[in-house]
Amino acid sequence: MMRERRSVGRPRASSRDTIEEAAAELFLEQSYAGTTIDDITQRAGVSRATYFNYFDSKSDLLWIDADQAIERFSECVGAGFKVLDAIATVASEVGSERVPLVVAQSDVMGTGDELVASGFVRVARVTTLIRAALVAESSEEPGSLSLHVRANCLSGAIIAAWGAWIAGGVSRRSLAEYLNDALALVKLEQ
Amino acid sequence: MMRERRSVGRPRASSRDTIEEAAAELFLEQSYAGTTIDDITQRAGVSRATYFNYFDSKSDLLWIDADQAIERFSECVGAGFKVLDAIATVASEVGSERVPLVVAQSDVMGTGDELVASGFVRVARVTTLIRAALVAESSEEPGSLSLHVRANCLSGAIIAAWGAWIAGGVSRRSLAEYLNDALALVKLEQ
DNA sequence: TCTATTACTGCACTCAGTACAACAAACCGA
DNA sequence: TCGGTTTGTTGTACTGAGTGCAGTAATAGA
Repeated sequence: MMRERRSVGRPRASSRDTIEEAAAELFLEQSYAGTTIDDITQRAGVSRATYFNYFDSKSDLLWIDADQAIERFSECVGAGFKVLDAIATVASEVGSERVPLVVAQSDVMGTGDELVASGFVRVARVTTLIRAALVAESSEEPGSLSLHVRANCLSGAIIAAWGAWIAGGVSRRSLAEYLNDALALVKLEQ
Repeated sequence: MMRERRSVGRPRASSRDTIEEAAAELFLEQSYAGTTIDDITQRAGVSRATYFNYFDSKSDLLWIDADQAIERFSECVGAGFKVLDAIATVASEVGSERVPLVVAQSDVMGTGDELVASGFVRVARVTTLIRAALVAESSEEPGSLSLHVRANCLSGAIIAAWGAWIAGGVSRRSLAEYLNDALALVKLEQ
């Protein structure tokens, strides 16, 4: 990802947005796999080095929206929210205005290994956050098996809900609704 | 992965084993990240092209043992085993003779993104298999949310058990024991 | 105007992964 | 024994992601 700034030094150009837009266009025209980072930076009118100033990898572009949500989730957890509250909060803030790039591309590419793999990096982050929240709110031992199982089930439910939300077309029902259904299936307490 | 052979044509040299051994040695000496495919093939006395004849990627080497287990799991599911039976069967066959490479390396590398990502490719495969088995054994709709949630919880439990097994040192308790504990926490039926 | 700080660029490099043509070793049927 | 077929192995050339770094540009503040 790579965010935040300081108010000293040369101010940023609009590079980040320009890059995102160029990428979105090109992914539509040529698909993710068919687009190189050079293509993107060229269209954005920016150097390749600048790309890596803003993103850590090519696949980061697919997950911009998800990463924002995760960032938000992280803040909630850090602020002491209970897991289910944090999930509900973030979900309520996720709109359906924009189709995440990863979705458009999974249609085109299928679920190839690269896409799947880059997705798990996010899953892993979420799961880690859930564990932290569970430890804070319950009497779960930090390294215990049951903590891991519970956290994995929760993130499993989130993934399932997210997948269903995507599969159904993001504007049919809200993510929050899918999450309600999914989390109800996971008997958390006992 | 890439396996199986036919009895026609030039017979295989012992390339595969040689490569695995060379890799195991080098990973110990220089770590996974510090070892290139060239290093490996050079020590194995084999060409680079041959490497990709046997493995699809560098990270495949880390997951040799896991991939074998998944292959077995796939067979069980294909043979009509119920999910829990398939899991139990595979688990009972997993020995603790050898420390999987991915474990040794996660000590050294921490859980870097590459390792995490390559791991999820496996998780995704397992989850897909679980879904297939659930569809076959229950009255679950192929694309339903509850199917996905249940499958994700099960694979979440498996991952947790696997992680605990690794973390505790593979020879302290058997994988099957950890799996029992983990799966008990997932109230599958309702 | 000088300085510190940050944004941006250019360039050279490493390495994973792909593609493909050529060669080697086995088997088979004639 | 001789081609022909099949499959394993090699060499080579290529693409493209990601890294490292030195150098330059633009700003704020002293």
